[in-house]
Amino acid sequence: MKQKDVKIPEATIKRLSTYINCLEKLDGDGYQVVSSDLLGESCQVSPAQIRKDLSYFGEFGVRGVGYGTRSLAEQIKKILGLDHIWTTVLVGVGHLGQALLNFTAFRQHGFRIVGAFDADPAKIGTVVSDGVVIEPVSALDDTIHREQAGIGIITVPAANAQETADLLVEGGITGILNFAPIKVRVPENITLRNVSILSELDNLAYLLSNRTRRRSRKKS
Amino acid sequence: MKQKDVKIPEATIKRLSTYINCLEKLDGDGYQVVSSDLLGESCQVSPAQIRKDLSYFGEFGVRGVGYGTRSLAEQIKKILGLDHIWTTVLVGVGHLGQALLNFTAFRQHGFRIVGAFDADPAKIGTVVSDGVVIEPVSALDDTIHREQAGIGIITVPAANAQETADLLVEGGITGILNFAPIKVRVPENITLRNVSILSELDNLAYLLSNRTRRRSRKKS
DNA sequence: TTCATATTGTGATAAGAATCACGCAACCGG
DNA sequence: CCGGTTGCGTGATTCTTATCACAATATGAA
Repeated sequence: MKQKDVKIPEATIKRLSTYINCLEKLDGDGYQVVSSDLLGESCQVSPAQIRKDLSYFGEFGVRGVGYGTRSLAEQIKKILGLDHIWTTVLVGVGHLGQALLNFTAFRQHGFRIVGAFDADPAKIGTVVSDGVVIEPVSALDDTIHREQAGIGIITVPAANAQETADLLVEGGITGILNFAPIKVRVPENITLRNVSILSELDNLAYLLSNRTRRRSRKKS
Repeated sequence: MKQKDVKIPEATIKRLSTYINCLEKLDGDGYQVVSSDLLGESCQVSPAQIRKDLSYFGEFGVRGVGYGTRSLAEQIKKILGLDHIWTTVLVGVGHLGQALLNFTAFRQHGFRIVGAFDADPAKIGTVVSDGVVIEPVSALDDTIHREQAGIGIITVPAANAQETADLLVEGGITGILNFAPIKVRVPENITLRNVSILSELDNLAYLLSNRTRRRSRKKS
């Protein structure tokens, strides 16, 4: 087994996340062992790609046999850092925030939302999910410290995204997931991901507008 | 030179979408002309990257001067196919669906949601946004035809995502944006984008897990 | 006009990611 | 325990994307 410390393609990380989902589905379907062929079929990735992705991190399969379904899922979770609880706060309890608070898959992947914050005084005190009550943004700092939260999710309107990011950083958060449709800026030492839902739709529009091109060929 | 026959990188399309946002911001800030340097600064992309991205589609700037802020935004919108209305339906009016229905940026980019559908009988008839009333899923086919809808957005639970996709395809939709956390399958001639919010968080977890800490190697 | 300056557009090059192809390990039936 | 078959792991190869560097072109001043 070799643990390389070469740079891992971001695309690989993205795929690993989907492998987990597919593996859990296949596990539910009764497959105790899966081949890269079967897994690839299930999540629409080439078998070689899967093996290559995994090879960045070690050897998880058995030649001539395949991968243990459950065990591979566990291994990938460990690779992604999903083998422990990520304590998370969420700022901006609009519909999107509410949607994320209720998103069970988050919990299943180890993300526990311990605080929900909103600027609207009328919302303060409302119970949003199991035991989480909406707090004013002014309480952000306290809660982050008390709960030792490491991740912050931004679901406020674009206009307030940057100030929210600043508050999270100030509070001691080290990772931020930003859903507001502008790119926020954070210090070097903070890990940030901007998620642009709008650009996904834009992308779809582009694809639809230019569909004259031939689809990529499939392997036979 | 006009649009070449070359394949455009998907990453380029994604960036074009963000350029629009940045250009509109800069326009609001009073810049009538922007250089690739300024735009790059604003949206955190290298100037060369911007020029290269644009060069796939033509020449939009003036050497020694820069780009007209408004006009470049317009041009990019045209490239992405955002220069006309995309008639859209949305299935699954949970919190996420509701969030998208209220998302003003969608409308600004030309996406008009003309129908909202849900399987829950209790929700039928509720007004969700300007004049849109929640309809039963059984009405999907009719509405798609009547409104000539081209795009379908899936915001139903994972368990119902595939059947929803099938219904959309059956109804005559040509493009689908799927937010359910499983990859749905559609016929060749349908354009599909799967958006995985979960994988964004997973990705963040990975980045956080591997920031300063070098992976310890195990001896077997 | 001509020079100095700004900034685009793009071919060449480098970096990065996906695919291929094959060695090799594990299982199975006889 | 032997030969056939399956299917992983990975170096080599191909394909894709990003970066670089500079010629080309516009502006403004003298």
